[in-house]
Amino acid sequence: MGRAPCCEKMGLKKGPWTPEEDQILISFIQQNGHGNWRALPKQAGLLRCGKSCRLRWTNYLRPDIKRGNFTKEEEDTIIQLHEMLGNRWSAIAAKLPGRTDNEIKNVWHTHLKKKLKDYKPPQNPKRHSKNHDSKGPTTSESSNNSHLTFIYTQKHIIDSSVPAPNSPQISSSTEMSTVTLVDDHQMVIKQEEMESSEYFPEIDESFWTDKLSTDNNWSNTHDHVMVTADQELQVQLPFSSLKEENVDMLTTKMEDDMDFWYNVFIKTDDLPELPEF
DNA sequence: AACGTTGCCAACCGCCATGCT
DNA sequence: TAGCATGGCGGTTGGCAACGT
Repeated sequence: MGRAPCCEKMGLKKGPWTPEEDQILISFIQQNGHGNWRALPKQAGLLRCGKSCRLRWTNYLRPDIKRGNFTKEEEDTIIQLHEMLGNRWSAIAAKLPGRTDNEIKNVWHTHLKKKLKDYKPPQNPKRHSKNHDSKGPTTSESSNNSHLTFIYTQKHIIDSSVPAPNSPQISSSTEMSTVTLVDDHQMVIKQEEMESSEYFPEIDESFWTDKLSTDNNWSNTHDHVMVTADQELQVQLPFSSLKEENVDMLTTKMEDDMDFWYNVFIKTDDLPELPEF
């Protein structure tokens, strides 16, 4: 349809905003709000297009914008959410009050992508060949699927007295499980309060081959897992359903202090029917 | 000191979804 | 229901500063 970019109109300024322009925009929005971005610059006396005004406001001038470096917690959150949501920056930003999608996108591309490379396990160790090519965000694929996609998080809480996670000496762990609704198509599942005496495994390709093979002991170890959503819904998922063909992709190994967990995208085609949320 | 390279980040671009007429 | 206007989103770009040679 070729609608011309609004800024192509003659006489409209582009490029960095001046403090004076910022002040005009802030004052106008404080007094009048921003009901119509297209009309706003004319009303405010700015030689900018509405789109530029909106971006400047939402990304920089909004009073609730949190400026400054990202904390480690925020970075971890972004990494986790990115594993779940892919490049859905606005959805990620919604989980980080005061941060904008643009800012998060920049941080991801400049810092976190590199950081993640350092500790990410071998990319896509169990990415099954069927219906998937080898690139593209896992979640956008997932959310485009007609079936629900679950993200299963296996979390091991390690006793501080035991050696490092890669060591086979770890003698006990507790697995946790909860479900939170991420969006219409995704949930995060964590195991909850399930005793496990298995060693904390070294995660690599062979781990998933072993664990997810048809006769794996992992999925059969815990027959049912209680999961909750928003503290209201409780369902039981039979772990025995988690067979290799259900697992879309192992994503990131996450760690902080004593905790380690792994995200796994799980197709639910063969899982039991779940109640409506 | 001058020049080239790299990294960062604000801003822009184009597409899509939604709402209105 | 179609067409248009607008807002929102993700990808990309361009300018600037820091750093290296």
